[in-house]
Amino acid sequence: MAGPEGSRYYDIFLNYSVWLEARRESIVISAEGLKLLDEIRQEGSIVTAARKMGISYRKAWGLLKEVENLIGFPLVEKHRGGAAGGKTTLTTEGSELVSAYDELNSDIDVAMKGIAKKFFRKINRMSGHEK
Amino acid sequence: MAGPEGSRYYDIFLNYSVWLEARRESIVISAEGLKLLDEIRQEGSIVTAARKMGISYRKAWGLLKEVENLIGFPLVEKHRGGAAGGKTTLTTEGSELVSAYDELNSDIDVAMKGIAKKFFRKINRMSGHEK
DNA sequence: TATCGTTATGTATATTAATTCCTATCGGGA
DNA sequence: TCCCGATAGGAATTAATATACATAACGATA
Repeated sequence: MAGPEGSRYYDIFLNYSVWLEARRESIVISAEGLKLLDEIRQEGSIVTAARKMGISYRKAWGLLKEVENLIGFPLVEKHRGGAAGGKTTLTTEGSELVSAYDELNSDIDVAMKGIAKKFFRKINRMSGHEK
Repeated sequence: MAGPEGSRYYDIFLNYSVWLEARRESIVISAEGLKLLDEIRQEGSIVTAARKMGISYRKAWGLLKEVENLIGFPLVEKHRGGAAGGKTTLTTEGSELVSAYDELNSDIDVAMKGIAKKFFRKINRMSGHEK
């Protein structure tokens, strides 16, 4: 994220993360979890999604379990067996959540463009750093 | 962050974090590091700042060292000795960076208000969740 | 019904991060 | 000159995470 010209300082740029939280500091779905759901939606498989994210299957599986415990409704539908060995798909709700999250991110991206530009304008003008 | 009415689903809300990054995945200053600088600015002491953040002095000190290694200019000025034992203040640049970060956060907060509202409007309308 | 690849889990190992513990240095003020 | 409390930083311990490994259940299909 973060564009060129004025929205960075040398090679430094702003990055961000958004997640779902409950109460104080109790994460319901981390950005990583949401990313995982997104990959599962695309791949239809936990194994492949984990591979694509560079995490172990065990971790992905644990993440899903945690998510299922915390969110109030089912997000994935897991199937074992079959020719392909099995598959995992998102429920309608899961799919809608991920879509909403995707759009959320693109909305933030847009907003961040301007905000980051303002931020780096300041940074670039910081005392003695006109170089 | 995230207001009431329409910008949350039951007790679930959106939270976010912004940090400075270089290249891909190489964090220059984490949100935690920026928070630490902020506290140091207010407290004038690493010890107190760490205490307020609920982290060990050792960790805070390590964070600062890391920051100093990665950012291209000094952000803090540390003094040992003296009646009070010592103190740590932000340099002009450090102070400006923290101010810029503070304003960045409040800008994002404002932007997030609307974006989160849109997000939760969708979530609340998700199939079968009108309950 | 034998196969194959995925989901499902426990356990053990490895890796990484953070806390705890020490010991030293510093320097203004009593 | 000595003291106090903060900075400085190495080293060991503990905690938290992740990976590796191993084994089982599954079930559509050839």
